[in-house]
Amino acid sequence: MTKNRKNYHHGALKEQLVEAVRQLIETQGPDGFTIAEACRLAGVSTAAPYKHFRDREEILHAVILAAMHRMGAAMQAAADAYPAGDPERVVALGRAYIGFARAEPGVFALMFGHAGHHDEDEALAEEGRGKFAIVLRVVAEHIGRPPEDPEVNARAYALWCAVHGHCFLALDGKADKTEIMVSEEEYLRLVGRSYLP
Amino acid sequence: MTKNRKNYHHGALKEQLVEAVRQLIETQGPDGFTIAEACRLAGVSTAAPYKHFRDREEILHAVILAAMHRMGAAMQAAADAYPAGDPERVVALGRAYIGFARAEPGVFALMFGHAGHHDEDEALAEEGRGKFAIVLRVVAEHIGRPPEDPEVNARAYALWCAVHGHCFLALDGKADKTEIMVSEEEYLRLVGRSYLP
DNA sequence: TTGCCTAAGTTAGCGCTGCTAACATATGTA
DNA sequence: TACATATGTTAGCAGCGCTAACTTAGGCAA
Repeated sequence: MTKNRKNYHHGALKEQLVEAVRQLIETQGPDGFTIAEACRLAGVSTAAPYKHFRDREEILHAVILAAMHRMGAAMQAAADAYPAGDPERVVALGRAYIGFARAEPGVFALMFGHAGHHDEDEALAEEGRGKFAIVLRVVAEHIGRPPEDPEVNARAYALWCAVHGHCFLALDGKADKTEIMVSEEEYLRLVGRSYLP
Repeated sequence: MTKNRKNYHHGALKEQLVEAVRQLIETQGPDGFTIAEACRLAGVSTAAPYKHFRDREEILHAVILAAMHRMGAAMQAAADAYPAGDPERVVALGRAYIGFARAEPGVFALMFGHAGHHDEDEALAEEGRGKFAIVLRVVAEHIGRPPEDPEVNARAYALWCAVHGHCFLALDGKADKTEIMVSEEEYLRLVGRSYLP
């Protein structure tokens, strides 16, 4: 059963395990997966992961860190697609954030769902700060003030909260099934208009 | 070990199990608890819960539903504490929401952290609609329009998102440890000012 | 080339979990 | 008072995370 591969050594088990866990999280939900199942997907015994990771928590950590990276790249790409000052730029940034949440709802929930969990880990905290720095820069260039300005800080944070909150409610189906909202596009523009006059 | 109680029958096991699970979620986190541990807390065998609940999922469901109830009551109380039209009213509503998230971060994460999970359950969906109805009413009375007005709907949703998003970022420590934000009170007023001019 | 050191797999097994089946006891009602 | 039912028990199963001890393959020095 576990001998679908010809080599005794797997070769890229670490990366493949992270990917298997990511897939399982998306299909089974953030809690409905086991690393034993991921082992079966990767075609190794259930003891193999412990040559690469300390425990289950460390595997999850790797999954989350990789997801943070992808999300940050998507946000950066969205910001780069528009010139500084273009009002469409902040909307695109929000779309990228929401787009990631929709594309990978499982890991998104994992990234932000477990309260007080990231600040203890420096790598994750750094990744989070990097993402906020993107928002800060876009807002700063939009209203023509330095990123260190408290006003920029406050508005960038408000923007983040607005988009982040919408993601959770949207993923919960609260914005889809009930007719609470009109349209996501309209929402993003309302938010932009409200915080960046 | 399991004989700390004198009666063979426990009497109020169902309620006590829900409470035990709630406590464990708060102390161990949303994932770090087991129903076996809750049984030990309640002083019964690990098979006892299944006379009252179908499975673990149904226990969690009961915990979440009860939490939704408490949260709704807190929001209603906040809304009732100020007269219609008072600008302080919407700030108080936000404070109540955030207050619950801070008081019970574990169950709060559980309530909203697991994407696409509530809309399948009618009781939870109804509870969620009730909470949004409170926000709708407060916003409607604030800007002097009927609750059915799409404008009221859009602003109420935006308010919810802003507060909800802040809760998650605040619980993650992103708003506390880094100096991203100035103050929660200021944030609430900025949000109110932006959406309810 | 040979021979070892180490990285990266394996199997076996421990304790714990969620859950079920079968049995025991208390409670309410006829 | 008898008994049906609700609510507890113990025993036990399969699956999980994780460890220990063993095995295999690859890389490097002599």
